[in-house]
This record gives sequence, C-alpha cells and structure tokens, in this order.
Amino acid sequence: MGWAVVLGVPAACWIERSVLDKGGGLWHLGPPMSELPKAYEPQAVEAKWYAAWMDGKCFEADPASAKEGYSIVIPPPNVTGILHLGHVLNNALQDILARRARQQGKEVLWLPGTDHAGIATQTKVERQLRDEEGVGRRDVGREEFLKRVWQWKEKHGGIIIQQLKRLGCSCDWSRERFTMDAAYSKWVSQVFVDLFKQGLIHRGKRMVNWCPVSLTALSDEEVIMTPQRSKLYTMRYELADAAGEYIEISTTRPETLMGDTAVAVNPKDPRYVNHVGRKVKRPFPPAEIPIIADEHVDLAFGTGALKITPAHDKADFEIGVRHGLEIIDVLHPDGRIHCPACPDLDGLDRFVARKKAVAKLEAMGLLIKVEEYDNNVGFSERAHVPIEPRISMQWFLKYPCVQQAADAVANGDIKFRPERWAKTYAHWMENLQDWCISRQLWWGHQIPVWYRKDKFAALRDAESLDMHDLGAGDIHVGVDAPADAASWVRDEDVMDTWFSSWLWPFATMAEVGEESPTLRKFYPTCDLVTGPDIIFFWVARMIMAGFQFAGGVPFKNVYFTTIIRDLQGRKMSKSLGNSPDPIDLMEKYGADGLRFGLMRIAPVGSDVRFDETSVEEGRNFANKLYNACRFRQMAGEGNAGSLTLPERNTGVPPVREDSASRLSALETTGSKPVVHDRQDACPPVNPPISAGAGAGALQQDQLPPYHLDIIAKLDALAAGLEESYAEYRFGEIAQRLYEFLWSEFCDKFLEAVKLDLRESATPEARAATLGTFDAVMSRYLQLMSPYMPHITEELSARMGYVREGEYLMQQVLPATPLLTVDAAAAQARAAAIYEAAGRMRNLKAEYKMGSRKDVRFVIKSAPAWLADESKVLALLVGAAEIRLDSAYEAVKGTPAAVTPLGEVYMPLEGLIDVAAERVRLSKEIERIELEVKKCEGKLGNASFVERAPPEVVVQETARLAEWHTKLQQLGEMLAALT
RNA sequence: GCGCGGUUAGCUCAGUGGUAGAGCACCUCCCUGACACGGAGGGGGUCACAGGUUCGAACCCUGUAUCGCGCACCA
Repeated sequence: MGWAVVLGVPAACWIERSVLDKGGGLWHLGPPMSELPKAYEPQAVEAKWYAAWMDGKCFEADPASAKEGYSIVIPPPNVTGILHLGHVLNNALQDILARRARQQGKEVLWLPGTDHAGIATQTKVERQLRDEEGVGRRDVGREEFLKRVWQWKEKHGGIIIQQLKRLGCSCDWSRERFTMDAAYSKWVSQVFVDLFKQGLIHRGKRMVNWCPVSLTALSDEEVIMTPQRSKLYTMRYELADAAGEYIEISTTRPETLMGDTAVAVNPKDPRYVNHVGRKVKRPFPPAEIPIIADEHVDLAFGTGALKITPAHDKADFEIGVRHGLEIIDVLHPDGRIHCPACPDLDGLDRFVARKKAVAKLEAMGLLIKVEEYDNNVGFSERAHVPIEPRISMQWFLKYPCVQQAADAVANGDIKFRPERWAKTYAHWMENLQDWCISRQLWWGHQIPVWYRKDKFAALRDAESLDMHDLGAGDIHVGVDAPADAASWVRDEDVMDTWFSSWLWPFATMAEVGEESPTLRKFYPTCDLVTGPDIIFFWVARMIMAGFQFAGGVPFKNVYFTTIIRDLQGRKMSKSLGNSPDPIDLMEKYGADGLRFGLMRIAPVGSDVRFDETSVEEGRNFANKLYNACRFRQMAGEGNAGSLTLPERNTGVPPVREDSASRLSALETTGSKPVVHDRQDACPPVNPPISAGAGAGALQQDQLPPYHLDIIAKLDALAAGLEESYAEYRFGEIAQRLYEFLWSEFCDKFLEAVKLDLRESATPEARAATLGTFDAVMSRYLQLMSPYMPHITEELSARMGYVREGEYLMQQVLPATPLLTVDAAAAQARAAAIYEAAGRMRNLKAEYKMGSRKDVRFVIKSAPAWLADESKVLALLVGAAEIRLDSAYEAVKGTPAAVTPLGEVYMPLEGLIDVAAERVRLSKEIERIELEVKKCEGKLGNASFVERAPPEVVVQETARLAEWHTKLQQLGEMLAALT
C-alpha cells in the first residue's frame, strides 16, 4: 500500500475523525479515494496542529533547562480587545522570533497575558449596565460594580487570547498573566509604596487633562491633538476707568469668560503700555479685572491682548500663579457650565453655552467679529471628546532612573529597530513632565493609601489641603491596609493602567520578593515587538522601571512594527469599517497564508497599505508548497520501504511507522536510523545525502547538475536567512523563502528532474532524485516553519521527515550545510541549461508555437556534456527533440538564438503544415491590414485629431505603430515558409 | 515653528555607487500527469523636481515640491 492510498482520505475527513477520536482508539481509513485534494485546505490542519502542540507542551518554557534562554513578553492586549491586523502583525513577528529561537536550540519563553485596560473596560461594562439594567455605576456602588466587571471579564474577556491561538502563537499559556492578578497587583502596590517612600510620588492640586465623559484625569500621552476648524471670536472689554474706551480680545472659548480674572498683554507691546495696571469690565458676571503684563503673550497674535482664565487653560493657570490671580472654576466635571451668577448659562453643555455666550456678547454690542480659524484641540484618546484642562487633586510621579534609561538606548545596551526611533525616544526623555498616575475610575489598582477617617473629610473639602500637610500618623501608605482598618479610609482613585503595564517584563516572571528561577533564566528579555505609537506610553516607562526595580534593562532589542493602513492610507479603525477581521481572513486563506502574506509586505518601509491580495498570495504560496510535496508523494516510494497504517490515533496525523527509512532515503537500505532522544540538543531532521554510507548509497559527486544546484541553493538560502534574521529583516526572509521554493525549486529543479521519476527512469536516477527532494524539502520546511508553522508541520509529518510523536517545531536546525562536494561546475551547467531553455522558449513564443510540443531544435557547437542532458533540456523547453550537431547547416531564414550552450536553431520544416500555416499567416496579415486601415482612417480624420482627448490620439498612434511592426514580423515569417 | 519618514511599473512595495526588480493587475498561448490558488511568453518606469559630487547616481550632498507622522505653540 502506498502513500497515495493513505493520503487518499481527504484531509478534512481524517482530521475530523482524529479530533473525535482524540482519546485513543483505532484509526480507520475512510472510503478509498484516488488522490489527495488538489488544493491545500488549511483550516482543519491548523486547528489539529495547534492542539497537538498544546498536548505536547511544546510551548512551555523550563527555567531549569541547560539551554541558553530566549524570552519575549507579549505586549499585553486589552482584555476587552478583539484581534485586528496590527495584533496579527505584531504577534506573528513574535511567534517567528520565538520559533526561530527554538530551532536554534534555545529554551524559549514567550510570556503571554492581557491588560485590564482601565477606561476601556470600565466604559464597556458601564455601557452594558446602562443598556441592560438602565443604571449607572454609582447606582450599584463600587463593590458591586467591580464584581460585575470581573464577571464580564470571565465571560467575554480574553477573546483575543483564543484568536492568538488561532493564529498559531506559540506562547507559554501555562504562564498567562493578567495585570489585575493578585500577585501582579501586589507588584503594582509595592512599586507605588517604594516610589512614595523615595519621595518620587506626591499628591497635589494641579492642572490636568480632564475627560468630561470618562470623568477622570488623563496623562499627557492620552491626549490626542487634533486639527479642528474652529471660530475665533474677537470681542471688546470696556475699560473701567474710561467709559467708551475698549480693549479688544480674541478667543476661541467665549463660554469660559465668566472665569476670566485678568487680561494680559505683552510688556513690550507699545499699543498697551498705558493699559497695564488699569482694569476692564468683564461683561458677565459683571466684574472689574486687571490688565497685567506677561511675557507669554504673543504680540503678533490677534489683538495682542489675551483673556486669562486660570481655571481652564494650562498657560493661563501659570500666568495666574505668577500674578496671584483668583481662580474661578466655571465648569462641572462633566463639561457643563457651573456659574450660578449667570443663570442663563448655568448648567448648559460647554458647546451650547459657547453659542449662547456669543449671542450675549453680540446683544451687548461687545462682539467685534467672528473668523474661521484652524487650531489643534486635545481630544481624549478613549472617549473621543475634547478634554478640559482642569485643576484637581491628583497623584504625580517624578520618573525614576531617567538618565540610566536614556543612556541605555543611546549607548546601544538597548537597540531600537528601526534605529530612528531612538531619536524620538531621546527627545521625550529630555522633556519629561511628571506623570499623572491617578484616575478617577473604579476598575484598576486602587491607590494603596489610607487616611484617618476624621482627617479624610477635611482633606476632601479643603481644596488647598495637600497630603503633605497631613501628620505622619494621619496617612498610611502600604501594600496592606493599616491594622485598625475601621478608622481609616482608602484613597478612592485607581492608578493609570500604564502604571501596571510598565512593570510587565519582570512582574510577570516573579512575585514580589520571590527568588524566581524564571526571572533568573529569562530576564532581561531578548526582544520586544511593539508599535512605535506606544514608545512613550510603554517602552520608555518599562526601561525606567527595569532599572528601578529589576536591576537593569528589561529587554535588549526593541523591534517597532509598521502601522497598517487601508488602501487609501487611512488608519484601520472600527468606525471607518476599513479593518478586515483577521479571523475572516484566516478562514478564507489560512493562518499561515495570512502570516506569510503580511510578512511579505509589512515589516519593511514606514507605514504599509494593506491589500487582501497579499494574503491571497500567502495562501497561493502555501498551496504551491503543498503541491510540490504532493508531487513527491505521487512519484512514489523510490527505494524506501512500504507504508503501513499507524496503529493508534494520537491526535497527530498518520505518519508512516517506518518513516525513519524516508529520512535515510539515500543511505544503506535496511540500516536502522539513529533514534534521537527528545532531549538531544541537535537531532538532524534529515541527514545530508550520504557521502560515505554503505553499499548502494549515492555519492553527491554522482548527482546530476540540477540536484547539486538545488542543494547548493538551499544552503545559500539557509545562510541568507541567517543574515536576514540577524538584522530583523522579516520581509526579506519571506521573500527569500518565496523565491527559493517557487522560482528555484519548483520552476527549475522540479521540472528538470521529472524525467527521473517516469516509469522509464533507472532505479538509481529515481533514488537520487527522490533522495535529493527529501533532503532539500525536509530542510526547507524547517526553514519555513517559523513563518508557516502549521503547513510545514503537516507536510513534514506526512512526508515522514519527522518521526511520530515528534514535532518539526522542536527540531534544531542543523548547522552543517547539505552540500559536501564542490558544486561550482554543476551549478554552472545547470544555470546554462536553464538559461538556454528560456531562450529557446522565447524562440517558440516568437513564432507563435509557445504551447506546441512538436518543435525540434538543433544546437551547434554544444559542449560534450550536454549529450547527457539534452532530454532534460527538451522537457524544459517543451520540444520533441534537441539534436546536437556541430556540422549543422541551417537553411536560410531558420529562427536562431545564441545561448550559453551554443547557437540554437529552430528549423520550421515539418513542424507545421506549410500550406495551412501560409493560409493562417495570410489571414492574420489581412486582418491586421484592416486594423491598420481603421487606425489610419481615424488618425486621418481631422475632427478626431482635434476633438478627441490628446491621450486617446497618442494611444491610437501608438497602436498604429504596433500594427505596423506586427505586420512586418508576419511578413518575414511568411517569407521564411516559401 | 522644530524634527522624522515617504515619493520607483496601473496598484502594493523591494532595491546602501555599476545593465531598473517582485507580486498583483494587463496582453498572448496552454486545463501538458504537483499545482488554473497553475505553467510559458510579453507589454509597461525621465526612479517627484532642480542643481551638485563621481568615470558612473534610484542610491551620496544641497535645495524645492508634495504626502504622512511626531513634538511644541495655538488667545
């Protein structure tokens, strides 16, 4: 029984069975089929192998291993997240790195997990609460609300983890972490306490970015500056001491004028030298406010006079502090106006109030003009509404280890790729502002600070009270609550989500205070793969935390991915609906196809425009690979033993029991293969074609040129990949893999050796060819494996390149080249033949015989060795015969070409029915003459030339020229026939 | 305003001083025993523009245009 029969069961069929029968039991063949499916069907194969890898614990990292460690921590996706193409790119890259490291014999830890995503998650659950129960979070209370969030997380959270598995990610899932895990939370508190004790964390009233929808403070990084088309209002305030005299002021925010406590001008402004120190009348609520002089005011902008609203603008606040101005807050936290003195505005939304305030000014005759104006407005990253600068009591962190962190990147201890991001990083590090780490949310790590109950109310009410005003006995900062908890009350705020994320590389590997073997083995991590958009949010902060808490850099290399855009160059986003669902793409093209397609385009250049056709290419490539192997199966067993059915179903696809014999296809028949221990650091997947095995073994120097050529090219591929990996050039790797398989292996080698697999071939030729195929393909599949893990595993198993119970993904890549002899001469011959074949096919096509098989060629002055290869050449060219004849005298007009193999002639006689061909040519000529007439008629028509668009005329002219050329060619061919 | 990146075939993109490339799309022929998710052949580019360096420039330098991104300002 041969392979064709075993593999005759459609993949999907036996996979289903194997899944159903997964506990063991006999595996039976379905109804016999004649052939493997022609097209590769990835879905079931991918699911099957992922399950097998998990069963085999292939992804689990052993800190006790003697092997060199290699580690990556995943950038934890939001627990609410749904997989998008950015995730796919990012995680496919990490998977490639992890799988490649395993092939290099390293002990690999790819540590996965999710992020609790404070605002995003809380918002989601709040919305659900509102939709389903019609209540807000305050209605249910903090404790109950948090219970709901956890419930939601257990039920819906982590969808993205399942999706990453679908993609084939080889994470050590036994170590999955969540930023709200108890152990992780302890780290967060501990870090807060430590930093507090060092005096780096403090609490105070400051101007922060306030999100009126989420009702929380945001860090500067969470504010997105967005260009807006706004209006610039110019109004006038009357001078208090000179009725009828005004000062003109421009503003974009008239709705905050109730909070104005001054008007500022530049001290150098000649227009206003006489104004400084006087007072103007604020229109509503009526008040007299001073005109002050401050350097900050730009003389050139607007009227040169600036209204100062210290409560609602960062710059105004600073001016207010400098001049000791009163701070009047006229906004509620949710963005509504708070101004009882103006009842008509009080309680209105800020944007509604703006219109009303303008109307009021106009009615009072104080509005001068309204202009269209483009400016930038800060938007909340999550809630997508304009933020409000707002003064509030918050916790701030002064960043630790800034200099060390900056130096680490500058001096190359941490290497950024592409390197240019180092500059962006350096710039940010030089301009650090304190980090506002408190958030007025419930979902997150609560600030580990307790206040004495009796003092707490005072703290809350007295807005000026700073934490540092509290006596040491009134505040407790610690990981655990104070002993007499009843008399304390905890700070209500939670921490910014990034305040937990920045600990990720080490907090996932060890508990607080734990002597962790994992940390010792795998920290610092080797590579971090992430998007440049979170270089400040996450990367920079992790580096600082690494120095502060883990004694050094958290990673050695950072690979910044590209941003995936749509074909119009827009960012992928849910609201635009331009983001294809990766799961759909995987259903359609397979995870391997998606991975490979993305790898070919995405990791190069800056941004990348995503086009589904690239995924289609990936799918097509997988199919090509599959069919190359299918070809091998159809060619039969060669000198290998016969097939038997696997006795047990292990959840792994059926593999020949004696698959080892395939591994030694060219070794002595009957010799027992060495069985490699799983722990063996370097088991060869497939021994190189033996150069010295026992009787019957083929020597490499006896192989035909095509064989040596492809072996040499495989070695070159392996070496090339080594270089590309060293430079993280993932697109280049994909391209090299693609070209080898398609252009070299399939288009050349496979075509050249087909004769060796025909019935008529000698057993030796057949054995040599199958052996070469297996040697090259087995190693190629291994090289391919990090990019397309599923199909390569499948094919390696089916082809018997990997023993039952073992996995390709665990095999170490052999360092030795396959080639053991000098192949330069053979490669030169192969190259000459391939090139000559191309030239000869050109000739055929030129004479419109591209698809005919009865063409005969004569080669004059051919090298002697070509005699052995002329049949192969004939096959490559698609010729009936290739004659080597040094004495050949070509008839005049015989088509000819110069090739590396000598002059090649393509005599036409006997090829075609001359009479019929003449008729055909004559008819063709007639047809074209007609076209020419049409063309000429058109171009001769004055009104066409004048009225038609110029490009159409040009096109028509070009067409005419083409017809003329063609006509001449056909004429020559006709002449050659007579 | 400062900085970074891009501009190469119809499209998406490679290409670090030596004859302009790939895939897709297009045209012609072919369902030939691995593959039509395929094979053979073909057309198509003033490498954004202008200077410069060089024997030689898509590539190095200078400037311009244009698109995108980041930072700062924005009354």
